[in-house]
Amino acid sequence: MANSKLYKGSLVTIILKLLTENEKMYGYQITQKVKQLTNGELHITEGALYPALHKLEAEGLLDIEVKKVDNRLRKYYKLTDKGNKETVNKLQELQSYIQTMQVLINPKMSLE
Amino acid sequence: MANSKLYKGSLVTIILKLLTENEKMYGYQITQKVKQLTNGELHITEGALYPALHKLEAEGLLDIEVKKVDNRLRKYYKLTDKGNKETVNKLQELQSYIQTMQVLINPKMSLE
DNA sequence: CTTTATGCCTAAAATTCTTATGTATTAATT
DNA sequence: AATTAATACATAAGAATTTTAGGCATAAAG
Repeated sequence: MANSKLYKGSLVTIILKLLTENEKMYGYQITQKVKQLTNGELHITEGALYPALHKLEAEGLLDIEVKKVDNRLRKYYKLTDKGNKETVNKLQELQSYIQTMQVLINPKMSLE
Repeated sequence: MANSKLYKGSLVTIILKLLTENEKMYGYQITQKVKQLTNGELHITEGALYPALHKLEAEGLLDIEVKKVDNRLRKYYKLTDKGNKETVNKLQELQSYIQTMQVLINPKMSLE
């Protein structure tokens, strides 16, 4: 997941946001979508992704729908109502995080 | 450290950046400075801070200078040459992280 | 005189991610 | 034809970072 430790903690935000845009996605598709959107810069590893999806499902933020395509299983995930609400929170937290970091990194800005 | 998991992984960046601005700082001072700069939003816990400082020192990014003020010990930390170089890297990584996240969070932007 | 602030520290547990596998099918390459 | 790459899921050991929860000590404030 890039070589920067900053991405720690952002996986859930990424997953939730992608699902607001794509209605339903399966794990492998998420990894490909992220790679594509970031021009290969960000690589979501499956060892991180699948446990995260399972946890989000257990928490009731995601629902599952299993399909068989070309004789291969696909587990589609979609946001629940609760998931939609939590997505709003996560995106606000991201905005807040970015703002806070910019104050810390560029403290002069806040004095002008 | 706020209630957002996004701050995970940013502690080192914060420490290094503060030290480029303040020349030398001690642990407790760092916690207070961060609180002040973020209007209380970000609270660096000592359990996270001190081990991080010790690690940065062990890696040769920080140097120590111990002083006794009002009969209390203060361990001042300052950036080494290596520390200055690493700070540049960390700040670039932060910029890159923010950009990448904005693409993921607002993919429409990248198509216009 | 007891709490709050200053100032350092560590250690167990939780969290999140990496690394390394494992299974299985289909498509592409040699 | 046989092997590798791509698709698709999964888990488990270990590493790294942080939280939580303490501990020690001095100075100031209530």
